[in-house]
Amino acid sequence: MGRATGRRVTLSTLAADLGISATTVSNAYNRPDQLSSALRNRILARAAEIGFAGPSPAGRSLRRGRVGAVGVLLGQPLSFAFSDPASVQLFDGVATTFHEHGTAMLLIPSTASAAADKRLVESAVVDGWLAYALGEQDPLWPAIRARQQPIVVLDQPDDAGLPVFAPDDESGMRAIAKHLLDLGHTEIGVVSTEFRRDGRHGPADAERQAQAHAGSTARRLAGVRAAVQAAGLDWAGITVIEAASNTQPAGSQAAMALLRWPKRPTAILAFTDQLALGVLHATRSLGLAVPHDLSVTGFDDVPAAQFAEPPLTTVDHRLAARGAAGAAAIMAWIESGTAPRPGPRSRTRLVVRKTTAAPAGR
Amino acid sequence: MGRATGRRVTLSTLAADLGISATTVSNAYNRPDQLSSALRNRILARAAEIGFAGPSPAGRSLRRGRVGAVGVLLGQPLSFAFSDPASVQLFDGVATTFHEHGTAMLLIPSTASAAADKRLVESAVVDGWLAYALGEQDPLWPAIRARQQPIVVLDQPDDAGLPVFAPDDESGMRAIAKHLLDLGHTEIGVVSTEFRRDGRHGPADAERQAQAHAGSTARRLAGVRAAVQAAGLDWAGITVIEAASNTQPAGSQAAMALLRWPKRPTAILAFTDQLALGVLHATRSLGLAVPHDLSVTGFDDVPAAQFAEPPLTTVDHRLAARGAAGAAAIMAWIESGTAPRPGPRSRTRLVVRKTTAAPAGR
DNA sequence: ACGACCTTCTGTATCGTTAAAGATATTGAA
DNA sequence: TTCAATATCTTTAACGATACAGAAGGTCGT
Repeated sequence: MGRATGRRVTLSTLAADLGISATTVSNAYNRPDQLSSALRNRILARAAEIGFAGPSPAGRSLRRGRVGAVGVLLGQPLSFAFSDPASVQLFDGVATTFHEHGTAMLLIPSTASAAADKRLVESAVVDGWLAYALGEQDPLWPAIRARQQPIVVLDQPDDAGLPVFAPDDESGMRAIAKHLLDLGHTEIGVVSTEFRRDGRHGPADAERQAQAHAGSTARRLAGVRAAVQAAGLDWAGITVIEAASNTQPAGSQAAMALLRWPKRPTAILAFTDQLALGVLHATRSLGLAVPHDLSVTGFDDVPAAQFAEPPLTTVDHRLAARGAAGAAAIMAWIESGTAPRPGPRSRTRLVVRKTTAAPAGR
Repeated sequence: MGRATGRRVTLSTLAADLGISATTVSNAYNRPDQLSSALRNRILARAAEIGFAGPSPAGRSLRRGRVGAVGVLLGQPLSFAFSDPASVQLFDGVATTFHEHGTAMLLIPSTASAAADKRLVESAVVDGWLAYALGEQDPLWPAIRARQQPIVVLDQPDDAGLPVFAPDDESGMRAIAKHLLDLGHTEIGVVSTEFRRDGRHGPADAERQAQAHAGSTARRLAGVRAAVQAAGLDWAGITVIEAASNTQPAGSQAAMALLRWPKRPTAILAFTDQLALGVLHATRSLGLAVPHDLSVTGFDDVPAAQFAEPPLTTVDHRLAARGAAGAAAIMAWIESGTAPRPGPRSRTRLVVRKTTAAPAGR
């Protein structure tokens, strides 16, 4: 393969070899209309012969001031982010849009070592950033800001003065809670995602609930609460269980706790589909029939929701479309040089499937 | 934020501003021991004042000849690759190892537009490549090779003369098939992943089976076949169904076909856990009890296998460890300049859980 | 036959950084 | 006191490419 053939072949090497200027060789690759096709063919042929790998991306990036890559900050370990089907949906939209713009993604997951993460951010060869699920307090923010590059935010912080693309958690949650209330449920158990990343989980009293001061969890909680109070019920009567993580097993575990509660709920409202699927799993092992014995709802409308048994009632918030919008926004910023307006929170849509019905005893 | 403050501040700008040499400023960031800490502090302070974002990664990459990023080729759309929990496990290992080396991943998923993919490969600012599930015939290969950079392969091609890290599909499959045979099963249905990417699926006769000439599917098929023949059974008596994709719904669909077959099998052997979980789903909707009415096996030992109901008998092939090994290999190649030996196929381990038992009628 | 215009190619400067070697002052040992 | 070793900073020359501004020759309308 000629990989060991002494010195690396550069554009100038090739130009010298052919006895022409470097600019012309460059043009052969970048602006074919700027030279005769005869010469161009000769250049390309000779390039193949002596093993010129094409213009070096590093040199090009420096000269052009553009890289063709966006840094994608995950805010979670990779396995974590991508074992959540909702994230996968979102990033599918992101990837598609980047691809249309000829841009690659430099993936930077969070790890236990904040210092190493910081170094990656500092040395990343990118044109801009897309931050996903990166908490407002994340220690990475100073390093990111220090780069002084365009940044668009997906899902998390709300204040930072950056364009944010997030769903309208509050109204989505209000709608699905109202759906349960309209069916006649009054004993509703809530399975929530984490309020804070402190490892605490289990029943969450008012004090703990107050700790979810920002982020989607807080907004979803506010949505349920608004619906419950609008129905004239007492919020204090609603049991909220904080799941240990956004996974099916955690959802299952939380459901177990709820279903063994003295006053077993007639409906469980979960904050994500993953949790809801875990709840369904728990109902199966307890021999409960859904929706007859228990109604269950999710949030996200991931592909598995449709395939669940029974198919899950949930809230669609156009994950892929939102990812695409975020990616388009960062591309626009990079290309135009001016920050785009933060889009409105993306609309949500209640998707009623087969896991909800009126409570049995009614 | 000073982002619109006229010209970009570079290292030399800062040096000039302070009346010192550029090298010293560079050293302040890269080799703190090369200058007095007093001066260093002065530099860092002034940098913050005038908004110097730190040495430009593009300039640094060019000068150092190193980028600190590896291109990761997915060979599939992103949503596809990451909705497979086995891939996620694998990449978790990859990501962890890269992180330890201070290296980021430039993700390049495949799309419908091979031309666009090619351009991304050509212009990617990376030190080397990790190719995952990229078929031998993939149109991207020429472009990748043209880059003349280190390449390590995960899972797919076997011949290319490149270091490959793949599981020992054949012996793993042989072991789990033998497990079923030892239990006394003779009517075994096989749910396979795709033999070729031509959209065909459903029952696969000998001719179709022969089309799986390479890759993990072929090796897994060979493993089952070897076990079946070693048990003295006729391979022609084994029904093989090719699933439409490596997803639960496709596995479910394939199982439906098998279970409605005139001679219903007493065991279904799936080529992946995803497919096996789909099979379990199908058995539930048909009201069959696993393992009493039907034994089911998977392959991969993804986290969900343990959580399945009943917990899935499968084959562990150390996905994360293999991902880590592949990542370590590409890093070693980049750092040392010489290609590492292709590691041995990673060992497999039969994990017997609760989805297998002797056939009922015995 | 003249200038306007196009096609095709070249020369120069520069993108922002760091490696390597050199200069100067300072310290310390004999 | 002298000279080597050390600490601290500087100078120079790339890394590999492309933007920009020509230059040389050819075409074409009038």
